[in-house]
Amino acid sequence: MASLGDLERSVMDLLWDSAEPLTANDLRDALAACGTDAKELAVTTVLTVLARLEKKGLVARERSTRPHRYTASSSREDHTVGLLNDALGTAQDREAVLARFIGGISAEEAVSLRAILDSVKTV
Amino acid sequence: MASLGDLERSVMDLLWDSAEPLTANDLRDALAACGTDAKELAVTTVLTVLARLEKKGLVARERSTRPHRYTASSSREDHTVGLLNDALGTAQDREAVLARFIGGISAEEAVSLRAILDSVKTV
DNA sequence: CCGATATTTCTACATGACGTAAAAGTATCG
DNA sequence: CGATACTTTTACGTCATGTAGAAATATCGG
Repeated sequence: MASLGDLERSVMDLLWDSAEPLTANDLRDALAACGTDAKELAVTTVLTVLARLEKKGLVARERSTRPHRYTASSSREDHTVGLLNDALGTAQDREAVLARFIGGISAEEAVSLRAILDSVKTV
Repeated sequence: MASLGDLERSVMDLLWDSAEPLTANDLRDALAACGTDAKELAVTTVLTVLARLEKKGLVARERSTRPHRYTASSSREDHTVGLLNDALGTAQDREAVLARFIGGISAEEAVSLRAILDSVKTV
């Protein structure tokens, strides 16, 4: 899978958080506003990044409307799960890794994890 | 954390699988042998990669012995756990991700996961 | 239908990571 | 001490990414 650069990441975050599709200008404005970055990017820069994200299959674009509108093609969670599986894919003994991973999570999360496992089992 | 290139990855795999520290020559030979690569790398190439891995904190080198000897500074599992946490770190709602992730693992793994969780809880 | 304006595509460049290795420097052994 | 082994330095090509100007294209008001 493709890991994201900083700007790509910011754009994806905005797209993931938006219910509506966004235009390049929307994104440029949002990028300027968010964080303490305050750096006004050129729209072409945003468009370049969007094109790359589209090529990576992470965003879909509506070419029908004139200012093209972009949406994330999968949810943030799905993307993160993909990353998790990528990381795990390189491991031979998944169980050892999972054991160590779970050893490091908080007690609360352990509880909810257990709940999740229960529901999976029921199915 | 630092993700690894292909050669870096191969070198780490060899170091992780070796009980003994390895020299650059050991690694070059092992790389030539392993897989269907069959490409004889220059020792300097291996040394460069080792230096980079050392800078990344992934390998430690014994400078006392004359052919320096290299070891992985952490286990493969720890490294993978690090990757998992990196991936999860970018997620706001860890639980949603974990839920979806667990939904995708095999039934067997779900069972062993449950066992792991139990042992964690006991502690 | 035309020109001004908005939008997109093309092209370009800098930087950094990575694979790759020759050249040069340094230690070691006989 | 000289040959040999090993390490460090330097270097180059490629690819991903941030960044954006130039050029092409569409759209809107008149």
